[in-house]
Amino acid sequence: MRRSEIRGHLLDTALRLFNQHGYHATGIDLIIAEAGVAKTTLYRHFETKEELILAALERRDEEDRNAMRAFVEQQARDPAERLLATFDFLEATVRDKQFRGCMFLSAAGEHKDTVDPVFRAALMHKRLVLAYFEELAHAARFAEPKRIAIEINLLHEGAVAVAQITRTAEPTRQAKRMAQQLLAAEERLAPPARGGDAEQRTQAET
Amino acid sequence: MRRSEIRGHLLDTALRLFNQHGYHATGIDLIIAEAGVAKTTLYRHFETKEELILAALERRDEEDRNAMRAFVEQQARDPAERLLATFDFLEATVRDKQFRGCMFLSAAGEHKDTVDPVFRAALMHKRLVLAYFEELAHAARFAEPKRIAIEINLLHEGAVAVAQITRTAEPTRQAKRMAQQLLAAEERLAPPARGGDAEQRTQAET
DNA sequence: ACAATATGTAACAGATCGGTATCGATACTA
DNA sequence: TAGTATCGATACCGATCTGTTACATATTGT
Repeated sequence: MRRSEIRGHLLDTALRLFNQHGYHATGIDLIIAEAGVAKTTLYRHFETKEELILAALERRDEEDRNAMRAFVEQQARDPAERLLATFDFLEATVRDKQFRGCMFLSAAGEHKDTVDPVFRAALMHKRLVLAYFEELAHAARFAEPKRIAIEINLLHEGAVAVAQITRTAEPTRQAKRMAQQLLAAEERLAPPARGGDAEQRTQAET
Repeated sequence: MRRSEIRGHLLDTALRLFNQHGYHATGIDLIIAEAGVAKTTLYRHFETKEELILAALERRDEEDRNAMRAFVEQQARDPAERLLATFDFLEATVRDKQFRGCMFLSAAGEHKDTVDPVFRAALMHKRLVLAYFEELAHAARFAEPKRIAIEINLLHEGAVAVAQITRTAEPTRQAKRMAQQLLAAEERLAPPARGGDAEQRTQAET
């Protein structure tokens, strides 16, 4: 294996094991065994286990949000429809056989102290996801994009939490229906003056 | 300390520490030190740590559901209002300074294998809570009590998950507002024929 | 009061934890 | 091709993990 690939391979392996067994239950020895790497090598890339966890979460944070953006933007053009499409993305991730719950919520659950760097990494991820929802809600011209984003986020967290226990994808569809119903009753600002690009105006019936 | 109280005291201590640090991160030595009890004593009451966890979750399950029932039934008489009052109970638990997330979701997050007894204990708790919601939804004469219960449950899980990260009680109020809005649009069956006891009929306008 | 039972103390066991040191082999670079 | 940095393998470290053993002491039911 080329030197430049080792770090990424270690992160991928660690992420898989953290997802499968949790953070405390996954020992360094297991990670290096699964990665096929010597312990010295791991500790040349990461000073401590905590640093490995943080790097892994950082990687996962970017992967997740990029994947959601890509999925959602390819799924719909209208921002309001994109807000709903985030639930389809959620359904896809939950359907994965390897799904065992949100890695960030689990990380926060195993590092409950709010000053713990792992907790803060999880918090940061959730903030960024919320910011994306708010960006979509703003683009969809909802009168209160912040509140809409918080509501969508709450439905996401609920769906994932229930899915973690039931191990079915149904909660994500349920959450989408609830989001549809809630958004349909929401006030929207007037569409902007017709600009240069012809923007599709598929507005939800109220 | 009297012999008959030791088991309960151990469970309380273990629950407090599990909530504070998590399950894997809480060692037996810490539990016995905090409980002021010898290690031999603990192992005469519980054969393994897993058995201690299971007994602790069982205790907490009953405590939680009894507390919710008591709170909700004292808070409102109308079943529909009681469904909403469950969010007030949630808010009270989240406001507790010791709140660090749902112990059952955390337990499932640290024991992700669906055949793990700890996971199954968490699953059982969630099923019983859902059954209570369904009981209330049925009493409130909603046309689809099962679906209503699932929706309420999803809002609960979302609120607790967000509260675990943000460490604020706001998500529980948000979830209650969402529940109010969703329930207001729901079909209700006709009230039953006037029976013996005068039942209050505070029906939500549709 | 007596006998049975449960307790505290403390040492111990074997395994595993995160992390380090040594060293020979291998790969990249000048 | 010589030098340098990283690799894998392995042994090791002290700490901590769950769980056990032995024995003296306290509490309990009869």
